[in-house]
Amino acid sequence: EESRDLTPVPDWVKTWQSTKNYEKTSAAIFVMGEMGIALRPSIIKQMAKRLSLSAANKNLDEALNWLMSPEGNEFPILVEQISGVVEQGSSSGGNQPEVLHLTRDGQVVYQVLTGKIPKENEFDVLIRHHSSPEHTILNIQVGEILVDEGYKIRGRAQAINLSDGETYIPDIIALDPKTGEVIFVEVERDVSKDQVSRKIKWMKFYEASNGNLYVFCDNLNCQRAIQGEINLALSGLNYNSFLTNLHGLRNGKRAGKDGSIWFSQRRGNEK
DNA sequence: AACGGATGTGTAATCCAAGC
DNA sequence: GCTTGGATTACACATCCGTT
Repeated sequence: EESRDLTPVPDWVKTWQSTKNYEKTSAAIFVMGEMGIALRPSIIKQMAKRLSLSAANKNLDEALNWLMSPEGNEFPILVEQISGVVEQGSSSGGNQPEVLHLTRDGQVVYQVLTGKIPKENEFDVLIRHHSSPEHTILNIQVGEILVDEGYKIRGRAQAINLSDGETYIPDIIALDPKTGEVIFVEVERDVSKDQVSRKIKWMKFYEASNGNLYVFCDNLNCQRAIQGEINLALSGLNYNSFLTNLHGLRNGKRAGKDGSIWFSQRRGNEK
């Protein structure tokens, strides 16, 4: 026909574009393709922003539901839930958010509509580097908070070479907007009983971060336990630790006068 | 000091009903 | 008809307050 683009527009797409729900359903495709975001609540927020609607708008939820199971057999499934999340509840409170990504058809449609290659789904990328789906979800949520706070994400799960030839892999490398310094952030969900490996972990983190340890936990329990671990592992060394937890940060709650997201700040004596 | 309810709060998904 | 807020269900955490 008369298609100018390299990729022809399938007939069902034209049908889709003529339907009422196209505006909202396509917004989900655009947002997911552009940003690679995976968590359902985050996708809803971005859709609402894009369409200038309230994030509480139920039609946004319905749009995602439709994409995941479209009515009528003429439409392919464009979005699917990623399986593998075994825990129902989140250790930072509430339920685990659904994790979604574009299907093959969803990726093709994004390319047809925008002419661009969709960004790879953040969960699909990060799960390769993390121990569990739950830890991956927490990493994504922590990243979103850091970005909201003005931090610039510089890397995720990138290996840092240490002096002894070993490597250390911090979960997130970010640029602090206030100080202009690059910080290493460790994302923690639970505390292992293996004291020896934990001590080695914090020693390596200490060296890799030049003694500035940022740890983002799921809840207060974890935060306190990690504080204990670090203090034990690094006793006698000069280090600064900055700890916080996701559950505590809900509803915009911040620490002290400086409004920092880091609830627990402990500075070693500097000379 | 350690455990265990009870109470209160928070997040997420779903459904219903009232507004616009 | 489209949008939005409230209620419900389901899970989880924090704090308080007893008992063991």
